[in-house]
Amino acid sequence: MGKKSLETWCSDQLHDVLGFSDKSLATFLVDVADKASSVQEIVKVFEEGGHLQGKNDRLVEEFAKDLFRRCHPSSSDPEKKKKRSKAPKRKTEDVVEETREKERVSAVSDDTKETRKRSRPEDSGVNDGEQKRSPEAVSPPEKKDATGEAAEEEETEENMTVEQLREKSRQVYLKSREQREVDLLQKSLADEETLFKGVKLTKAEEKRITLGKKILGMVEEREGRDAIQDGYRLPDSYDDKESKAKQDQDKLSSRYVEEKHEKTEEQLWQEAQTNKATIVKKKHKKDEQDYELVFDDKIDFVMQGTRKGHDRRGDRAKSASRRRTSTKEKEEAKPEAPQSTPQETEHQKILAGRKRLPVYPYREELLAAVKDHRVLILVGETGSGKTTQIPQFLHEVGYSKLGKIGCTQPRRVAAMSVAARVAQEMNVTLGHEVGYAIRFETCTSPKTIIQYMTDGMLLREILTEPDLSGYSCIVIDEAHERTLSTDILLTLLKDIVRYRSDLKLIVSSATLDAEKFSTFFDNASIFMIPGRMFPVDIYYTKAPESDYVDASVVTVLQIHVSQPLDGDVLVFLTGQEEIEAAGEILTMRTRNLGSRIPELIICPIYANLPSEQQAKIFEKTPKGSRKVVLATNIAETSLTIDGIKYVIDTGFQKQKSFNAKYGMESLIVTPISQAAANQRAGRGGRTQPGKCFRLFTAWSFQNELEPNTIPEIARTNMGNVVLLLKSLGVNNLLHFDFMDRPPSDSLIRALEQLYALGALNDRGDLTKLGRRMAEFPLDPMLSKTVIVSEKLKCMSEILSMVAMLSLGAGVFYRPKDKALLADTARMNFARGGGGDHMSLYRCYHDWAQSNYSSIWCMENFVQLRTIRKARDIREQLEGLCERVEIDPAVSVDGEVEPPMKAITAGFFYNVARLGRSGEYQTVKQHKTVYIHPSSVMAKDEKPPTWVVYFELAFTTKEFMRQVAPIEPEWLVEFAPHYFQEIDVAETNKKKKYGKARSKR
DNA sequence: ACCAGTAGT
Repeated sequence: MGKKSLETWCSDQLHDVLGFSDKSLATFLVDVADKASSVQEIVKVFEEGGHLQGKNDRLVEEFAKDLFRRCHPSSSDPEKKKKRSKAPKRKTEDVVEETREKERVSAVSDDTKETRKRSRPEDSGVNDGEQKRSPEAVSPPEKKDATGEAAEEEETEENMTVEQLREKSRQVYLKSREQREVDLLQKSLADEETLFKGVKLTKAEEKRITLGKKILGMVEEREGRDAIQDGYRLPDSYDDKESKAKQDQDKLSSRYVEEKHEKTEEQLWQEAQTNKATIVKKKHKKDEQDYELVFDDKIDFVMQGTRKGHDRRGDRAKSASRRRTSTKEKEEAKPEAPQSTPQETEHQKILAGRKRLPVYPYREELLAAVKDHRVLILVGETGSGKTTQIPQFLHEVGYSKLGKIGCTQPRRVAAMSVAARVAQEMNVTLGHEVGYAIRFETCTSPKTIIQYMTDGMLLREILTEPDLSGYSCIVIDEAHERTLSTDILLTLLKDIVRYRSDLKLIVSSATLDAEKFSTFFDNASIFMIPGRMFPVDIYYTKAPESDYVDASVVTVLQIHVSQPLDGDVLVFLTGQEEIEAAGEILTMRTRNLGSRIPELIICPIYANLPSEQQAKIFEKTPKGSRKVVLATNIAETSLTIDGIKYVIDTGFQKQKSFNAKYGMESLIVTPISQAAANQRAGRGGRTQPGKCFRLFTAWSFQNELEPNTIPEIARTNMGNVVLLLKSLGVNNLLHFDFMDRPPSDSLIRALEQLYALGALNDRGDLTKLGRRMAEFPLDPMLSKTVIVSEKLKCMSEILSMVAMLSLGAGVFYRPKDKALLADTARMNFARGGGGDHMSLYRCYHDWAQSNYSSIWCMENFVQLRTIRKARDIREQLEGLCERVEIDPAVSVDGEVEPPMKAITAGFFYNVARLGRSGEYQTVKQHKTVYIHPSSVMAKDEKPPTWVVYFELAFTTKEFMRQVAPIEPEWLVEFAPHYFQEIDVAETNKKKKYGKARSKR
């Protein structure tokens, strides 16, 4: 083997062993191997050079052996060897000493080794500092060559000891590393000048640039000096007027002092780098040192564990993953299929695809288990094909003759897409034998035998058909997600199964929860089916990260620079704001790096993002670039993006919590659970083995994260659910067999509220009014409002208002650059009084008048998608009204008083009175609350004494959202059991006189 | 003088 190919081979091997390649190192090592008399010597040189610390010994040894073997049978010619000989001794010592010092302070090299020690050897993780800092373009070690030539004359390599070789190894390595750093710095500064020429710089930026220049200056200075020392020493008498030489001369004479100074500077510089990863006030640091981000702003990860994969052949998408999934499955099926003849029909191909699903071999076993047990817990891991196959299996053996087979999904899209897929597999038209039922869109027929639906839909169905007599089997899919509806369904079904012995119930869940489900269903049997997932390596940070947004950006860049361009990156953040911030920083930083890195396409994704922009995440990543998706937990379960290989998990999410005492909601950034973290990691292993970088420590994963997310039922307002349960005849709610009990507070509040609204009588039984209210898929207070509005003849207004209210926020779009225009448009709806409630009504009304125009929406800063949902809700409510024999078209033509009276009748529980210092106090709990600044009432000069609010939200303060003024008399009129004339009058008086009295 | 994670009937 020629020397050249030996070097190439060595370089390749280095990549496997070290995680990075370095040509000069390879050349050097070949020389070392040439001279070495034993394998062990190579290993030693290698180790001492600082390349290998922490690497797997076995691998290293194998590599060394191999190298040794390859070198020795064919002794190489001495001419070539000469090239790579040792530098002058003095120089070596200098560099070695200096660099040892450097290593002690440098986070980069030391921590990298530290990390390696704990990483798997075959892993070429992002924590490989060298690779990260050495994009191929940036390592021209010219200096080294010069050194080599200078050395050539002095010594022949025959005289070199192994000891010297080690020094040399270390020197080469450190030198090239230093060179790369300097190079990057130079380019960064050059970028700065070209890109931001003429742009006014902030102080921090200025400081940063000055610092960078200073460092460069120092390096140059030293290099000049080194050159002199290395090559030849200037005679003392040599006195040139040329300033450069003179300066160098001066430096020489004052070397000691200078060097000391220089070292201190350098130490400071490096200390700053070291601290960067861990220091608490990271943000400020970041501002100062943006330019070094790729190699200094580094986060150290430790690999610990792998999320195991199954069946590496390919991934079968999670059943919860919609339409895309099904199309994907189809595509996927083709290459896997045994070479299909052209005659083979599309349908035959699909059938062949079915047989390859992991669930297929378990068919008979599973059906036997279903036959023997009424309730079966199914652990079907992601990609097993359970969602599409199990209902078909049940149908094939005849369960469909006894009744429909129902399968619930937590999400609408899932229900639709899975149904479509199954219809295709069964070769029937969607909506005939196979159908789906979701709100606003039921696609079934009397022929339907397999019906997919949302869990909420089945819950509503139980209301009309309490024993589910039309069904022979029910499959509750994705039960581990523990949605509110799933939880309620499970309890109800547990009961139904008891007296309907012919009903089969299959509860499908992820591994972790299977035991819990089994226990809940009186130790039901568990049936396991493996899935198809690729393994995902899990990395943790060595130290906690204080600023996870910044840390995630740094990690993205680390991955982007150090990992092959073979997979996209998915980052989990908590919300829109963070996603935008991270996006901006990323754009900035990648721009600073210019063309030295491949293109990075940044795609934000969150539910409120306009659909066109959402579509961007599904676009295929162009060659030579990488996509980074910044997502909320929407990407955790709700949508699946192909091509993701790297997942960055900040470990946080926003979670709603409900304070039953005040009926107040808050959205808080909370640490995720272990289960959620694993779910997120799994997102990286869908199409290929992946890597997940967790921006928290392994310790905190074990000790600080809850094993499971607190189920929704424990965090939500139960008003709706309690009304539903009451109308199903569940009398003793406190003894209802919840899988996880909601806080009693929250149940009691719901009962209290329903009693106050008149939906329950004093014995806790459902009243006639309550029964009517339960018909509406709305919060009890809204249902009450709708029912009352019949008498007030303002159905039309209230239906629009209710539809808009139940959307929550997000109707009004407020871009930062046009905030003023948006506000003006919004205030337009407020003209004519009636606060936010009437504004919402007028908004909907005007839109309807414009013939549901999208241009109208743009002009008025209204989100089309959201208001369209309001239209859907309104139309559904209309339909329900007709069923309860209420005419939904009755209107008062936008008059304010009647609809506001109806709102008062429903929301008297949510009334606040103006206090002395301009703050409001809730009537019930006397809690001080404020009008939310987004309200049209926020800027009113004369705040009304009495207001009604739609909801209470705690953010920075206790805010009332959607506020409207009311007359206290209405309270007495519509909630006489709650307010008496005297209350209203007295409180008024109290307020007036109380103020005066308290001053005296 | 705020700032909305996701899903569902």
